Amino acid sequence: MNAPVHRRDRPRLRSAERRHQIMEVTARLIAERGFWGLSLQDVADGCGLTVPGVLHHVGSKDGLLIAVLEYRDREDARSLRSGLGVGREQVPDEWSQGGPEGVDLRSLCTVTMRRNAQQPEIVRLFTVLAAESLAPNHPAHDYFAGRQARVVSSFAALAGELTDRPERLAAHIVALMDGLQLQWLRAPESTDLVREWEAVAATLFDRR
Amino acid sequence: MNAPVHRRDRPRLRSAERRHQIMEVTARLIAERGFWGLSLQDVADGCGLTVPGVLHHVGSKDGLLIAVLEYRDREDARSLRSGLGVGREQVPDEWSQGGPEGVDLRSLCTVTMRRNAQQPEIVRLFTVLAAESLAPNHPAHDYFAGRQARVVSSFAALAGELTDRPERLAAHIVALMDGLQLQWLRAPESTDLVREWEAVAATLFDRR
DNA sequence: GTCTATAGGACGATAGAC
DNA sequence: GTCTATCGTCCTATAGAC
Repeated sequence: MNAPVHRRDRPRLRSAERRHQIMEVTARLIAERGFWGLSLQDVADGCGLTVPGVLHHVGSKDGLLIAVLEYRDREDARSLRSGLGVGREQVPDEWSQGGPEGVDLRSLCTVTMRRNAQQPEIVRLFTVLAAESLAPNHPAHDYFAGRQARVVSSFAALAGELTDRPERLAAHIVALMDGLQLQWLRAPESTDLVREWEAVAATLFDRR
Repeated sequence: MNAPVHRRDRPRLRSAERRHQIMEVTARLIAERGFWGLSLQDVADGCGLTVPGVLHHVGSKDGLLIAVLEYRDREDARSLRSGLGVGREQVPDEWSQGGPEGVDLRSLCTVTMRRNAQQPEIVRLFTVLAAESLAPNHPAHDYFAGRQARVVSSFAALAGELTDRPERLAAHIVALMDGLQLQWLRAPESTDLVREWEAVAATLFDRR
């Protein structure tokens, strides 16, 4: 009479897929409202789950944030690897560290900006979190401090031949990229991110 | 037996002073947690009031935010006027608009950065809100869109003689200032905001 | 793996006394 | 101008059934 007891042959969504979905939904919501403004209820609704359903996968709200950041880092590393040229095997494992031999700084930046121009939601996620996480008690504070240091030092490693103060040039480049992205996010219609970057890169790289 | 009925000869704080206090406390709290993370309870505690006490002065949480922004604009206009030189009467009424005759862009920026270097809390307030307010439904969204446009166009007005694309140079300068400030806020100990600005200004202004 | 139920607060805002 | 009291809503998190 009743439905069979073992009605559920398999999970409605495989666990990895569900995590994937939660990360995507959360990234979009944090980009819109920041982490302080994020609610687990909204995440759950966006996934067709209840709040405890979400918490089952990520443990806590803080856990959700760091899961999203790690997820994004993996995605970005993957997409940058392919962006620097399919089949090119000398490409660094990660954007933010190690082995950048054979890649010059200017084209690395250009590739990065080109990719970012096509994913405004992701750029906004990081822009909002970078500002919010200035607070020492923000759950992503250490993450962004470390990220900033890694990016600058890997840029500096590539800037060695261009100037006698590579880490300074690196910091200026990162500052410029961040600032341009902020302007672009505020007025996407009237701002061409890649064009602006290339314009400013010309004056920044040509004479040192 | 009881305390006299008309115990309160005058308000414990004059209304203008109380507003002033609320603005200062709120500015500090928003810099720490953003607007979405701000709670009226914290504002009230910081002022020695209750929540309805705060709401009496500002009406609503949104009203509090715009009151703070207007308050800060007034303060900034005042401090910049004095920063550009006491007794100098040709100085523009506001940083962000009109009559900039007699002031050159580079020194205007340098004065601004010098002042900002001495008020990290204020810089952080605007940095956090600028990112948060990218969301179209954020109560300060229009304010920051307008502010950005005003600053860029007033910079562009001063950049006319330096380049054939003044509004582009202006946007790049603003981007650079924003980005440098973000880095400085993240690592105030190891970053000299004014020095970094001057270093980059040299390469940005010298050849066009 | 997902649910219901619920604990236990914090939130913004209003009404009305003083 | 500031309070107490209160409303209704939202929040994160846990316990336990299925």
